[in-house]
Amino acid sequence: MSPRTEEQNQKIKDERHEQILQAGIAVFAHKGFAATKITDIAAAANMSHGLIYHYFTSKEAVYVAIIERAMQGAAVFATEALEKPGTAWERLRYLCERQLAGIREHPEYYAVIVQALTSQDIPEEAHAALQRFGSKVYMATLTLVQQGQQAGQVVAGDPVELTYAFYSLIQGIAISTVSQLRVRPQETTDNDHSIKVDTALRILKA
Amino acid sequence: MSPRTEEQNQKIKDERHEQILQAGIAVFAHKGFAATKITDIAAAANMSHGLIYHYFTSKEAVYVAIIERAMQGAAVFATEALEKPGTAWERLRYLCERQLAGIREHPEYYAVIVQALTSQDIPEEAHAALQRFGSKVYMATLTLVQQGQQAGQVVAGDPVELTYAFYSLIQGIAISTVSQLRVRPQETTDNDHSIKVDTALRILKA
DNA sequence: GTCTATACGTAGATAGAC
DNA sequence: GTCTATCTACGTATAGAC
Repeated sequence: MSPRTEEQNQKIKDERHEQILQAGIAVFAHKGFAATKITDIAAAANMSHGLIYHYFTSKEAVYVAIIERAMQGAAVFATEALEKPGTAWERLRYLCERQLAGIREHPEYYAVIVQALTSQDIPEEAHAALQRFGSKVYMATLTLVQQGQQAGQVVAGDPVELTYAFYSLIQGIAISTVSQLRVRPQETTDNDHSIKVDTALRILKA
Repeated sequence: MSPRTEEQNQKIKDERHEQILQAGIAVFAHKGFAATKITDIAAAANMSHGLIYHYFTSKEAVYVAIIERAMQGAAVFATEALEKPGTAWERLRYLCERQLAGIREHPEYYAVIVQALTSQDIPEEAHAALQRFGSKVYMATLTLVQQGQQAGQVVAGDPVELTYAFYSLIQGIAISTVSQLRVRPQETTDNDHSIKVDTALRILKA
């Protein structure tokens, strides 16, 4: 029985930390912040509820960490799209593709975000992260829309309204996807009616 | 001191019942089902929490009544649009107008619905109402989209995907409106960037 | 019809054993 | 590092007074 080294301990710590976050995402996505119990997360992560308090100071802290990660991921798409080479339309298309793929592949992340957006009762820090990263995505989209209008690729009109509409559509698709997940969790044989990039972009296309 | 008549008592009952529902809508819209305490509703309705149990059997019962009313209201628009005279496009336009107006004028109703859609933790009956009325709206929209396609007014393509996209857009607009309400509750001087009917309909227009 | 006081359950968080 | 036992607080729902 050799004692664990410092590195091994650190590795265990990191693993547990990650386990809690993963379990938290799954549970918060389904139930929302208030309805989620620490014991739910503990059960999903296969550990005692006491152990969670060894890694996080509170339920709030777990939630904030998750919201921050989720929003950071969403903001990355926006930054990438802005910095990419190509026409404004190509970059808008790229952004839309990444967002739709994100919703398809990681609906839980979008679920927690949408939940958080509609709830007054979340921790202040979570709200701050939501605003901070959210405005980043919004501003990036607005810039691309304006550039697209100058290039004649995006329809004319109030760019704020158009950006807002596009942004709303993405959020709405996230909701629909999540609430469908709930009704038919693993339906794979059904025809694929998921929204295509070109359909979503119709709202902006000149 | 004349004793109250049966009618007067009934009137008081109805008033209280309605007070609780109104207070419930306001509170549930902000906090969601789980985070809302009975005492919150009681405070908003200016009555003791005990009295709520005189009119409703439980917190769940209050919630279900609210969800049912909200969804019923949404379904009415869809039914009206279906039965209206005029071309498919005119009726789609009518539906869209009513939905956007509903979001603008009664965001709390849409807030509770969107909250409910994204949460696993709501009462079974509320879930059932959500499904029942929701599919009514969805089916009505699908019918109009198909008729519009036959008339060449709605763009060609998978009608299910298009309906789903339009439906998602409306839900997304509801979320955006609600989460903005939260950030700047009574901002009236700002320019109006709310989404116009024609912008929303771009997603369907041929 | 309405309120206040209370019972009961349970969730968040801590302490101490291993 | 991890678990179990426990404390404390609070929310739902009821009972009984007015």
